[in-house]
Amino acid sequence: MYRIGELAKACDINNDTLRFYEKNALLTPSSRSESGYRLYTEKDKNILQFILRAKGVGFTLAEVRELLSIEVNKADNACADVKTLVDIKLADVERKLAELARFQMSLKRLSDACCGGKESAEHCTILEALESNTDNVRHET
Amino acid sequence: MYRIGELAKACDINNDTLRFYEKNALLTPSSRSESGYRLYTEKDKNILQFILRAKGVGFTLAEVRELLSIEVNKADNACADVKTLVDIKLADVERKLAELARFQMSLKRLSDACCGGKESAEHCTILEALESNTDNVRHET
DNA sequence: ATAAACCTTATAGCTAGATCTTAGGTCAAG
DNA sequence: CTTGACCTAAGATCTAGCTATAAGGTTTAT
Ligand SMILES: [Zn+2]
Ligand SMILES: [Zn+2]
Ligand SMILES: [Zn+2]
Ligand SMILES: [Zn+2]
Repeated sequence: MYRIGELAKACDINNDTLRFYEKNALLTPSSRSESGYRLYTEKDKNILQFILRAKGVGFTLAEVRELLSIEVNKADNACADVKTLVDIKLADVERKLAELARFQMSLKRLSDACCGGKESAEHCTILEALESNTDNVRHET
Repeated sequence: MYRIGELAKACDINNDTLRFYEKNALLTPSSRSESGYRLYTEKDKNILQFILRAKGVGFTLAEVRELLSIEVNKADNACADVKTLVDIKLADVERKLAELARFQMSLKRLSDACCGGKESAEHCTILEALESNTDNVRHET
């Protein structure tokens, strides 16, 4: 049995995070002490680690909650259900990746065109590009 | 002169967003009508478009504010100042890209290993991987 | 016995970027 | 002259995932 601080330390998270997970129906301690302290079992710890791993591959807490509801009742769910969650997340991640890649390209182009020197920014192509409605970035001469 | 709704429509944003930008020192209309309505000039519109373009390449509003403070006073700033902002942002974007790429890899591995079939999730390697503390995903047989 | 460390609940605050609500005042058309 | 679109200010609400505070009770070690 772990008390909240012990489990938090063991899993390198904050006590408050455990209370937050409880309030948000992700992990409820199996029991309480006479004085009301939360008591977590090894099984609870495994669930917490499941949560942390799922977070670690990019799932939001809401998505983790869905995964958990399958996990605790595997027999009534199919591989398809699990894979669907993963594939939706994967598509989501890939959409974000594409957006960030666009940001990266634009920023690179802006950076490359600018001399980065100490003289006045009046000739700066970065500002110029942000002022105009074109995608072209002129190179500073 | 544009009233708030006209400018918002012309730039495809919400009226509230313009009020929000004003409150957050990004864009203050050049004048007000007798009855207190905001009146935006063409110059204001250009500033708004600057803001929207900067947002479009990934800058946060706080960063846009910095860019604007250079933009309105180019002579007192150097190319180096502008380029630094862009390069910091670029590094930030690349850090996020790396994290998402890790997510993508993990999710792909999980997805590829799962049969996605209609039978019980009791043998699902996705759940198995999230339960265990290994990075290895066993392929379903 | 007392101090430190730990725990409890409930509630508020944080970031970011809006969006919505309330309770009105203004303006143009029919 | 009234309807409906538009505008005002100030403040609340939303998402996400915590983090902090207040005011108190419990445990453990010395
Ligand atoms: Zn230059
Ligand atoms: Zn430059
Ligand atoms: Zn399967
Ligand atoms: Zn499976």
